[in-house]
Amino acid sequence: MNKCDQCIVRQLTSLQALNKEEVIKLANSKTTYKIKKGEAIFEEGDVTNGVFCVKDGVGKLSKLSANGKDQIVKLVKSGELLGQRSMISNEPANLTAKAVADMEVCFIPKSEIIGFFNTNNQFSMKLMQTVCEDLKESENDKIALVQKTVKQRLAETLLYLHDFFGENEDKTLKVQLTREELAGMIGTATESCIRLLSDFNKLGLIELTGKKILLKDLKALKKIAD
Amino acid sequence: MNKCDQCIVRQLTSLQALNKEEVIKLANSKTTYKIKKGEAIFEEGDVTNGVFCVKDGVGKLSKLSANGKDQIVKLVKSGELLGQRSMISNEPANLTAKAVADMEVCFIPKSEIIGFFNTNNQFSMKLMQTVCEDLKESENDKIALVQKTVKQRLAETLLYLHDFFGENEDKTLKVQLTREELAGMIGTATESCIRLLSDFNKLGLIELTGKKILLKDLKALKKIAD
DNA sequence: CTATAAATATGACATTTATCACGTTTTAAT
DNA sequence: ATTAAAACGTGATAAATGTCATATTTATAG
Repeated sequence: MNKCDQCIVRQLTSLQALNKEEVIKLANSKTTYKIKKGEAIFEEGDVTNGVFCVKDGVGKLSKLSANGKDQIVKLVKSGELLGQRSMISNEPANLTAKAVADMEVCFIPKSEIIGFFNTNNQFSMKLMQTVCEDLKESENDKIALVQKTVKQRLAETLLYLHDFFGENEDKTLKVQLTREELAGMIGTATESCIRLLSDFNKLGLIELTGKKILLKDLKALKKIAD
Repeated sequence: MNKCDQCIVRQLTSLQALNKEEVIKLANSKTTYKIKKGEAIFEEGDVTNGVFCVKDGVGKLSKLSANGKDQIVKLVKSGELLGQRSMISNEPANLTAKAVADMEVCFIPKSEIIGFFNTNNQFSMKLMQTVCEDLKESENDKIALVQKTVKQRLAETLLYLHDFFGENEDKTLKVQLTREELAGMIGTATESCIRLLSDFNKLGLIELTGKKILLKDLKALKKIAD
């Protein structure tokens, strides 16, 4: 039986501030789910009433626009919490969470989290810091969106994916996003994204083999991104 | 002597969760400043070690880009707190805060805030919710930046300024931003901003009298913004 | 395995937006 | 009041990016 104690999510999030007793409470209240690639964990407008721990897989938080495009706000990977913001604000989800690769998640009810928040200062401080971290990142993204060209943002995003998810044995990026998803991350049209990837390929900065992307010249990509 | 109790900032922020005793502590530890239009409260990279209460005036949080443009991330007005994020994250300021109109602010040292955070659950929850609110707003801005045209964003921003700051007796917008600042808010070139304002004027949606902007057709602006 | 749909790719073109150049108006300092 | 600087405004043009059409490749269901 999994007691949450050794879980990667516990090791990497505000949950690390919980004591033994609290972890046991946590283990008893959680529910585990499996989510297949493409399926939603929750959708914009859903009242989630708790948070999701990502034990395995990759998810995306996105918002559908009027013109049918899906803007990706954030990717989440194993070891992260999901849905904290709307739980704290007491609001329906502002974004849709979907699996980009098969996921395993645990659901922790709101009452549990609020309990920890009220009785464990270290926990509340950590949680707060996480949200602040997200805010900082979001603000910086916002600035990048305005101040950088699509080409710069693509380079930046490729480097981010490399840093954040790492590479396979063949050095290709571990996360497999469709071109459409990648376009959704950098905020551009799918065709523009494909075209620029193709340019980067021709320039020898990356190598495209089917859906796999290999970053060949990190230095040059960094130079473009700045 | 101002005891903070009746201060607008206290009424509108997490500080409302403080009890009498705490407010007295607050009043004794705060320092009051006046900041002239154009002057900085803090700059990117500064270690602020506390938060600023905006008692009066208008401020902007912005970041300078490589090409010298100033992207405005957020405007703050009387009754808001400033610099919470970096204080909580224990990081230097990520943005520069400057006065757009003459300001009066109080500085509250970090130790004080952390004290309240640790001993007053209602306070910490409120503070958390504020940061969450900022995060939601930032994410939505981010999406708007990508999914909307400059024209849409200008209409949206004018409506926002109208809602957020209200109007003078002559119905013109109460905040006076330069065209450059307005451009910085919507993330475009100053010239593009001026051109579009001029278009809106010709179409009868707004009326420009010197620096004053009057929104004549809110409905039409809303339609453009969506 | 085959049929069908989805994803990728590329060209042609339209649109949006930025940039540069310049003149005018307003603001602020002396 | 005068002058310098800053803000505003507009045209011409270039650059970036989006859109549409269509072909090809790849993935997926049955």
